[in-house]
Amino acid sequence: MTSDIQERLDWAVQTCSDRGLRRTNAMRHLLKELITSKKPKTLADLSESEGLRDLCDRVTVFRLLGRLVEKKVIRRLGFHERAAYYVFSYPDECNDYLVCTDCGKIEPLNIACPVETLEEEVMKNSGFSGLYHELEFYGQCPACA
Amino acid sequence: MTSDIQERLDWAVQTCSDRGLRRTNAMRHLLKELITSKKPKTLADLSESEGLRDLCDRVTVFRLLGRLVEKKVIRRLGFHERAAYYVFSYPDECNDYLVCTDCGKIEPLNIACPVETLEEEVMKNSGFSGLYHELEFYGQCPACA
DNA sequence: GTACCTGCAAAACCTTTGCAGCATC
DNA sequence: GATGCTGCAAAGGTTTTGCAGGTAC
Repeated sequence: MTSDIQERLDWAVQTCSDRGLRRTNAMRHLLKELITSKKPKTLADLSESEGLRDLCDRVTVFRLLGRLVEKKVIRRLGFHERAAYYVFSYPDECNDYLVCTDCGKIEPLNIACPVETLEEEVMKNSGFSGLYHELEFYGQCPACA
Repeated sequence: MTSDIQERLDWAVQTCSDRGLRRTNAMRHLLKELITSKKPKTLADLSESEGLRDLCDRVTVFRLLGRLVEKKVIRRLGFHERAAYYVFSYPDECNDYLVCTDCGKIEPLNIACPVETLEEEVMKNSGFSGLYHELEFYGQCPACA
């Protein structure tokens, strides 16, 4: 649904602006790239994507990613590859992944995440604030078996 | 309990040997270091630890870690730091962590992990085999707040 | 004796920073 | 006009590889 994408993009740009960032072209295109993508992307993926390749430098994308993570509009994932992965983070949406330990393929999981109730418990017991979680399953995919 | 550590060390060395690795001194000390440690450690942590510092080169530890991961005796964690973390992995033990997004402090979580039942379901639906999971909570620790 | 493991050195790779010029607010 | 953003260049740090020699089996 295009309208859904547009809605998310508008929300993201507005939120960034509210939190002190400038509305630049690079920002709009980077957010669009992430929102459109079904899978987490690396800095290399993003800076070489069609939408950004000729628009701005890789370092600009790098710094922009950092600002967007800081403003909690996107999320940085700690997968096992050497490069960091980034994914759009819509409020209260939980993204879990299934990763192949051989070929590195990443599949989003659409499951009822049982961790959310735990989050509150952990928050109470630990004193940590602003909690979110990251859940990944690793294994060998059928193609690699 | 020292006997518990010894038991794990024996299991680990034996398992490595069964899976084709040679019983080297570096292997024994690296495993001991990981088994004794309560927290995940980086390559730098390990190669500079008292047990390994004067025993072998950093590159040897690096290659050894790779072999141990491959033989499924230890596990590599994809935290958010630049360096990879490694942790001893005893069969059927699940290790979840609480990580501070500001200072990077890592705390092991001793909670009943609700994900284990999901693992089978994911395995069935996806066709992936040899599944395990990684669960981390991120937030701001009391000291950083 | 053979196959694997180790050390040293160096390459490869991704991330991060400095600084002068430009765009947004 | 002030502040933040961008590009280019270069540094920083971790991971990875080559090769000759040593070690476990």
